[in-house]
Amino acid sequence: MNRHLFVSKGRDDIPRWSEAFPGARQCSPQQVRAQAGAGDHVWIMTDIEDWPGLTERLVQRGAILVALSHQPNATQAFQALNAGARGYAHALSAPALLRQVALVTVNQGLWVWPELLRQVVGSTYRALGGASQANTQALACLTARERDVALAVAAGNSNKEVARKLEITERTVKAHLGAVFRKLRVRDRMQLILTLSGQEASVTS
Amino acid sequence: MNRHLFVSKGRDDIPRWSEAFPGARQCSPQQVRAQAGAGDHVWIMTDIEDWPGLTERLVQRGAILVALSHQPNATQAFQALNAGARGYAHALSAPALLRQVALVTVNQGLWVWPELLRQVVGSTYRALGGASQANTQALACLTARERDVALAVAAGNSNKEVARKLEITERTVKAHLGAVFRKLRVRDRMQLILTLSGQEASVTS
DNA sequence: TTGTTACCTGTCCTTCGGTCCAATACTTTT
DNA sequence: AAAAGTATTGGACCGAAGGACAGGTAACAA
Repeated sequence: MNRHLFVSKGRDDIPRWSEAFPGARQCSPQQVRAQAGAGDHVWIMTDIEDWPGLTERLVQRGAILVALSHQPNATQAFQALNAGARGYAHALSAPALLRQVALVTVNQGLWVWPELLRQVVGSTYRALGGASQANTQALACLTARERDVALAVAAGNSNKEVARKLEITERTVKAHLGAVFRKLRVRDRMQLILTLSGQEASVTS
Repeated sequence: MNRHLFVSKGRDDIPRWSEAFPGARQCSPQQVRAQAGAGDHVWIMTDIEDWPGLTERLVQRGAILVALSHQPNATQAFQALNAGARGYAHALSAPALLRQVALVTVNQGLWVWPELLRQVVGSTYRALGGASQANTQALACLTARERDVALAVAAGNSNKEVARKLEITERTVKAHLGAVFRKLRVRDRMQLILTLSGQEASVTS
């Protein structure tokens, strides 16, 4: 594969794109939706109808997505990354830069428009202060080991994963977990996570 | 320049590093502080005294920093990126992977340990308030019916209960749920509930 | 010593969860 | 009219989850 597909409405930016990648083709959203597959490099403009959705879909198919914007901004950058895009750059980037972006993204890297990168990472780091005020109330009546298991399970791990992490048998995880269920009076891991996150399970039966 | 310098306390991981980069040298924090300059590729272990500070300083000098950890986690990843590192990977990554990281970072790309990438991007997106709540963002790409099922499941209901509530077959619940998993790129209902409640699954394997 | 508790493991079994292979019908888009 | 998306169901399959039952060690208190 390894084709380069440019998804845009108009065709104004095509020259520098095709200069960057001689074999590149311009496509409509419908065309990429139909054609793009694993290994393809898809460059998508953010002025396209539902570009995050399309991005997400193509990423699922194994394509490498790079979002391009005429006015790069932080929110859109994260929308792109959140949708699975591996790059976010200015639409009028120089061919050399585009090739650099391709090189990075094809190697599992992320490429974010430099001016945005610094700004975004900085503000985010500050914003992410305290988050883990887990329910100490519920955890109080558990033994140390049960707490370990409960927290690991509540983080979304499977029994097998918990077992690996705590270096015990999957069977032991089940044993502890059973005790946790009894003590906290929940019926399964779903209820456990709801309890520990302070929410309430709304189960009718 | 373009030297490769590894900063670590011990020397246990040196073999695979020097296998990845034949000319690589292992340094103490004091040595890199004195020697490293523009264009150098510096790989720093996160068990080093004040590694964020050292990272920051070397980045200012124009070096390319990659942080390496034995237990990659989101907070540390942020610390690294915030300090100006361009990469964050597992300390025991295979030589081929290390070379890939080098290729990406030298081209202005970011390289984040894959398991963490989604987590980091997701939490960042929310922290920025790009979408006030993660769940609305996630639910947007679902159909009405899929939303019904996803919410019922996230409330802690079993498939059977959801089926009763929505007056459909358990089989249909599974079908919708499968679609939800695909679209939200989660592997099971545990991850789903974590996603919808705005938390992040910290699953390592 | 005995009793209790935490912790760890095993086997057997049932149910649940998730995915694969379909299929039918309805609506919307092209 | 043709194509695509959505909603619904079926069956088969397999692994995960959880309970029942039955052990084992180690620490600590009565």
